[in-house]
Amino acid sequence: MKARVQSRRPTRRELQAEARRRQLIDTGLALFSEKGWENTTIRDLAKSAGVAQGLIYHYFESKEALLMAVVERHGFLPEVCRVLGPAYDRPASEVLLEVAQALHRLLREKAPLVRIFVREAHTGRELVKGWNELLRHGAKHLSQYLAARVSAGELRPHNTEVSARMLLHTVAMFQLSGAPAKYLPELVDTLLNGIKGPREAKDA
Amino acid sequence: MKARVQSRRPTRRELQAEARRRQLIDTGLALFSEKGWENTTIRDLAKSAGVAQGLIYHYFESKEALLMAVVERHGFLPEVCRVLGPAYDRPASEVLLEVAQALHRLLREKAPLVRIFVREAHTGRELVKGWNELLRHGAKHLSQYLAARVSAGELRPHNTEVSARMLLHTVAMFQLSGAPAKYLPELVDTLLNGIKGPREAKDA
Amino acid sequence: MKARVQSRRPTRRELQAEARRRQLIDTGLALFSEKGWENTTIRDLAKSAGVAQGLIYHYFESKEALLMAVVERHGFLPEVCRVLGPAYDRPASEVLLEVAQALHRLLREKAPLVRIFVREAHTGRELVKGWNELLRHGAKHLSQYLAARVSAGELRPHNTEVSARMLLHTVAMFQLSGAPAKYLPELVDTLLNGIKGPREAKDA
Amino acid sequence: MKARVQSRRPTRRELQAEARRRQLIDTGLALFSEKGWENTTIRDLAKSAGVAQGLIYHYFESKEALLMAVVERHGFLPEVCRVLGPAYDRPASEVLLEVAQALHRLLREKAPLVRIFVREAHTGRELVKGWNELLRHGAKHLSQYLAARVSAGELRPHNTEVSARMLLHTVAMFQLSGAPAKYLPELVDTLLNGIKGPREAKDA
DNA sequence: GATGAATGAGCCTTCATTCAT
DNA sequence: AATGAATGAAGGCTCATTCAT
Repeated sequence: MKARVQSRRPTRRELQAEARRRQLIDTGLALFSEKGWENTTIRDLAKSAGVAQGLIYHYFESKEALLMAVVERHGFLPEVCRVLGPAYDRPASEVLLEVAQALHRLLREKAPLVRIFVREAHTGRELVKGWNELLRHGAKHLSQYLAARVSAGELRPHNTEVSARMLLHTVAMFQLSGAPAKYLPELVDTLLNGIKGPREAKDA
Repeated sequence: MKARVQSRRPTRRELQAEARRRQLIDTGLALFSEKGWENTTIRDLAKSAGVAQGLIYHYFESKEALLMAVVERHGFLPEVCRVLGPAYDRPASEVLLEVAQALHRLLREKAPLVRIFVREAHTGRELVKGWNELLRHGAKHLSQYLAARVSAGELRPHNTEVSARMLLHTVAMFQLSGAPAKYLPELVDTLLNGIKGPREAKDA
Repeated sequence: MKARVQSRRPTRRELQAEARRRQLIDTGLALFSEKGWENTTIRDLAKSAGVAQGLIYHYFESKEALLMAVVERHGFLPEVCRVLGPAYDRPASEVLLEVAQALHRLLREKAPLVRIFVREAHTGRELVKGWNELLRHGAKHLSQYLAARVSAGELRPHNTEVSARMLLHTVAMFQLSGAPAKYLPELVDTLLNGIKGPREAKDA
Repeated sequence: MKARVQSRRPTRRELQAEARRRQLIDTGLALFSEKGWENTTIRDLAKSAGVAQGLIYHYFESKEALLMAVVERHGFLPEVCRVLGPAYDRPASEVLLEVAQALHRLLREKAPLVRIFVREAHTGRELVKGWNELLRHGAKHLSQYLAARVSAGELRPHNTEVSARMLLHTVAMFQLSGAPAKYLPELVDTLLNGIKGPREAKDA
């Protein structure tokens, strides 16, 4: 704590403590993601980390606090915003695939935390707020970008919230169901061009 | 059980037993959906049903068996198949909106069971198989219909699995996030026509 | 429960359950009195009663609820009131010794509960209210009786609250410190006659 | 320690250590008196004293040892003896009120330690011996003084142990129940003169 | 068919104490 | 002298499940 406020060089013990803290958080991430938070016992955590049960309470106030610490350290809302907040003057035909692929990759990298979020999404725990925030931000950012491209004349006028959700939800479900990334170009193509045949498309 | 196999007239006792069984299943549906299966105790169930705890074990082997019975009775895979397996010779421009709306309505009607599925989807329990089955069947049926419409020349050739999933997942997420049905036409329209502007659409 | 509301004959099981409840309360009385409530574990109680730990929670909501049940069943406020509310027209020279002896005997009989009260008196628990009530009632009753005897001319005018407390506290402390009952007559005699020598007593 | 035995000039370090020791004892007195010994954790003590938990074990063998140290430093048996061992040749009519008032004041000043004694009096700990010692000494001293006054002819012959306890216990309970000092003269008056009316008193 | 008393394993958390630094 | 990380043994309580009635 002090070490961060005053820019004093941290002692070896402080470093060790911080390492232990990280270790416990990572153990939490692994076990929570594997078995769910509710099905992970303090015993599991302690055994898996190779420490006594009591030590966990030296670093975290409760089992729930550990969960929050896991989310805080491994959270990825900033990355989601970066991924979904693309340059507004680049064409959607380029950007959307990049967005889809970046999101797909991000979700895969953060798969353990995503699993935790999905599992705990219903518990009404504080944690859920961050998750919903994340979902709403993502949809909003992409939707605004699409609206900008409509204004720029690249895209036809339409409800961009709907199209944004089509992309996000489908990518997310692809990831959750383990579908490979190779379908992403087809997904973006379908979103851009629709599925109607050429004759009908011209008529519309 | 016997009463249904052999078409013998069921005794009054058998009728009462069947009614009890149904009552317990419905109580299970309500409580599991409200608080989650893991957070529902046998005591809760018994109290809510107005019976003794022991009686539940007279009708079901375990708490998990009750969950399976709930899923079995209130499952809706047939309905999903019916909804998603439309007449192959009707045009997608008519059918897809019907499908989207029917699915939206079905998910709303079956909301309690859906909630259970979503919550328990991760537990690796037997139950999950049914859920995945349902998802796969749904996507497959719709995908095959779309392929038929491609063959019929109504839709352009494309990966119909992807487009089928775009529809299903987006409708499902709409339902889960509480979005109203009024967006469904725009969803279908976007899927059919894409979001590109007319000039680019012609270029493509 | 029903058995008490409707005057139906209780079944054997109900009787057994009531017996078990009493047994647990008596076990609680014994252990709480011996080691104190805080130092008595659920394990102790269960082992001493020869039942599983969980059973205690079948009969009582919590360890504290068991304590309250003990107090409720073995409480003795009514008896205290009876002992300390003597016939107002009998002379103090007879009554006070009877009161002292009755109180001494009562405290000895109820020694286990008294010990519990004394130990828990400081915890600010709900329980304490009953105890204080008891003390206040006792002092008040006796004080009023003494005032009546002053009016009757038997006792000289004085602060009867003080003299009531002198009797009660001294008897109580005698009991707590294990002093035998044989000192009680001397106690009452001293209270009635004071300790001044005859000459000074006449001067006063 | 050495510093006190050998009258060598204590080093700065020794002085600091002694100060620390006193600080910890005073912290112990405050917390033990406020929340009780059993409900005070080492963590509480360390936090309240602004030191690390481990340091407490540098100065005291155990939590119980700290309690004993508190009692040792803040004990007041000598003062009690002084208060209760009055000049044997002064009349009780003067002395007893002084004794009652001095005891009342002493108990109020030492209230924190008294609270500790009262709370821990039942635990069968070593500590209790000191407490009982104190009680016995007090009663004995006062009793002997009263006996001397009997011999001197000021007081009538009676069991002076009983009258001594009447005074002590009542004063103590007055203090514990928060009664104000203004009742003390009436208490002493009642003890000296009894509560019988003049006619009966003469008859006796 | 129905009851609810009884079980026993397990959960989260607390805390006095030790010890390497 | 001082720190605080680490331990390990309980402690109160919950709950799915069994079984005698």
